[in-house]
Amino acid sequence: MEERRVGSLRFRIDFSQPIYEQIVQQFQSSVVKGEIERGAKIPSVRELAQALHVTPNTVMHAYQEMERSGLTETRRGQGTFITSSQEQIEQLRSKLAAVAVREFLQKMNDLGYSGQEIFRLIQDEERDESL
Amino acid sequence: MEERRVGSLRFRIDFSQPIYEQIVQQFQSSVVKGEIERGAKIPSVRELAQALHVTPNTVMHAYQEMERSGLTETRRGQGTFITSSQEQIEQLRSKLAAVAVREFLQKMNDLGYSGQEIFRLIQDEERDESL
DNA sequence: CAAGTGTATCACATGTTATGATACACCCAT
DNA sequence: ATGGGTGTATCATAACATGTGATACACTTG
Repeated sequence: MEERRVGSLRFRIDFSQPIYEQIVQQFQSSVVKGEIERGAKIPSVRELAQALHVTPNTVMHAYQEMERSGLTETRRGQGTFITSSQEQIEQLRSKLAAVAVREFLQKMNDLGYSGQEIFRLIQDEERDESL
Repeated sequence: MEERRVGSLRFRIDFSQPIYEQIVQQFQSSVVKGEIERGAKIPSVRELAQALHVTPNTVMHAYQEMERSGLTETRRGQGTFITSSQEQIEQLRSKLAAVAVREFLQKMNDLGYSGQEIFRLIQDEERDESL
């Protein structure tokens, strides 16, 4: 609902999903789209927690997931940094996309939609978005 | 994991999602694909609960969601029936598909994928599936 | 050493999911 | 009318996920 800023980053947090998931997704998106540079330092746990009006524990949860997935590297005492490996980032992007595609097609298949129909629905939706 | 049968119906329940959600989805899929006829009576709460090795409350939860969405009509003392309205079914199918498409495109957009790339990924995935 | 990092661990609260049990309300065939 | 099969409501209980708030510890840098 509301947009919070911290440094050059912008965050929107709502109640539709766990907060730590939203934090992860927004970092993923920012990195993958090149809005955050490789190797860049991201806000400290405490700093981001304060900016988002959230407990450090919640941010910590997000940061640990990000490290597990290879999106970030954390250095105790120094901070948390976006991975400097372009390959890591591309792999993560591909993997997330592959999962999304697979789940989507599974869902559409359960609803009995064929490839043709799926393409048509996507085109219709994209047409709507571009208004 | 395991497949459970009750009458002519088949159910697979795993631990990836809430049980009641899986029940709803599998009825949705069966109805939308015509594997269950319109107006057909589905198993009683107690019967399905026993077949799935689950509490009646859990099945009840699923059945109430199914009625809320218009998929079924429940008649106290008689049982639960798939809606006899073809229009209802088609509306539900369209609505579920529209939601799936919208969420998918949102996710892909967050990952920075364009329409062209999305189509290509879908085609690749469908090619794999048809092996 | 001090300040700023990440990390770990409590206690606590809330909401969701699920179990298990009991009771009630309703419909239909006998 | 009664009995058996329906859906429905409610309660207690438990496990888990999510989030808050607080405290303490470990590490790095200046």
